Amino acid sequence: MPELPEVEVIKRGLSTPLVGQTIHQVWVREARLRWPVAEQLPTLLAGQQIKQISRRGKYLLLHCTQGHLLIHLGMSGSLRLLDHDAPFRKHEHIEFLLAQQQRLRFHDPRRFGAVLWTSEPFQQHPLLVHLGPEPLEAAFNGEYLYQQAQKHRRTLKSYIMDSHVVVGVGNIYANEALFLAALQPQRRLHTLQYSDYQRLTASIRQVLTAAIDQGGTTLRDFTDGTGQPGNFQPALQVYGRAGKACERCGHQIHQQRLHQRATYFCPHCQL
DNA sequence: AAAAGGACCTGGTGGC
DNA sequence: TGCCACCAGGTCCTTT
Repeated sequence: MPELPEVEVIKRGLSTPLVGQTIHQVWVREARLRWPVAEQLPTLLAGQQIKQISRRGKYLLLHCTQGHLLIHLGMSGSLRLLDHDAPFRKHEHIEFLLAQQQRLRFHDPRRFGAVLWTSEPFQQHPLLVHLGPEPLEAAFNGEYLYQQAQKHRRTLKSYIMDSHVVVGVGNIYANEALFLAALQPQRRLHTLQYSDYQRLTASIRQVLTAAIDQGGTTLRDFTDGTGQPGNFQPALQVYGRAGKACERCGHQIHQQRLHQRATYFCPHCQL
C-alpha cells in the first residue's frame, strides 16, 4: 500500500494528535507480523510519552521517552486514530491506548508490516542503517544517482526501487517517475547518460512531492491517520492505465512484468 | 558479487 | 453460486 508519500501523509496527520500523548496501555492481539512483535512491548511502552514523530524511507518512527517505535506498513498496513468506543475490525493487530480515551490501531490484513522497538539510537537499527538517501533531500541528486549506477548493470526500474540506492520509491511512483523522465523501465543502467540521471532525480522528486501535496494515492484502501483517502490517483499517468491513451502523445500505455512487478510505460514517449 | 527469484500473508476479482 | 487462479502499494533472504 504505502510508499513514501503515503507514509509522509500519515506522519503529518498523526503528529498533532499524538505528540505529547502518553501511551497508557498496549494490546497485541496478533504478534505474527513480518517479524514477531516483542512480547515485552506492552510492558516497555506503558507510561511512555510520544515526544516526536518522524519518517525514514517508508518507516514511521514514534520517538518515545525511552526509545523508538519503528512502524512499517508493508503492503496492506494502516494506522487509525479512533474513539474509545470503536469496535474492533478484523486484522487490527495492535492497539495503543492513549489519553482522552483515544486509541491508535495498527491494521494489516497481509501482515507484511512490522512494529519494532529499539532503545538504541534509531539510525543504527539494522533495518535503517543501510538505507539510501531520502529522495527529497539534497544528497539525492543527479551526481549521486549517476555515480551509484556505475556499480551496476541492472534495469533502471529495479535500481530506483532499491532502498539501498534511494528510499521510498515503490512500484507506483517508480512507474510514474520513469514516465516523467521519459525513460523506459527496462533500460539497463550503463546505457544512460549523466543527464538522464539528472532528469530522473528531478522526476522522482516531482512525483513524490506532488503525491504528498495531494494526500497520497488511494487505490483500494489507503487513508491517512484520520481516515481521509488520498487524491493523487487521477494524476497517475501510467500506473494502472494499460491500453489507455498516453496523456502526452495519445499512444497506448503498455504493461509488462518486470522483476515480478506490474510495469507500465508509454513506448512512444519513453526511450 | 550482483541480480533475479522466492517467500511471507490475506482478500478481491474475474473466468469457467 | 462455487471454486480456482491470479493479482495487489514491500522487502528480506536465498539462489543463480
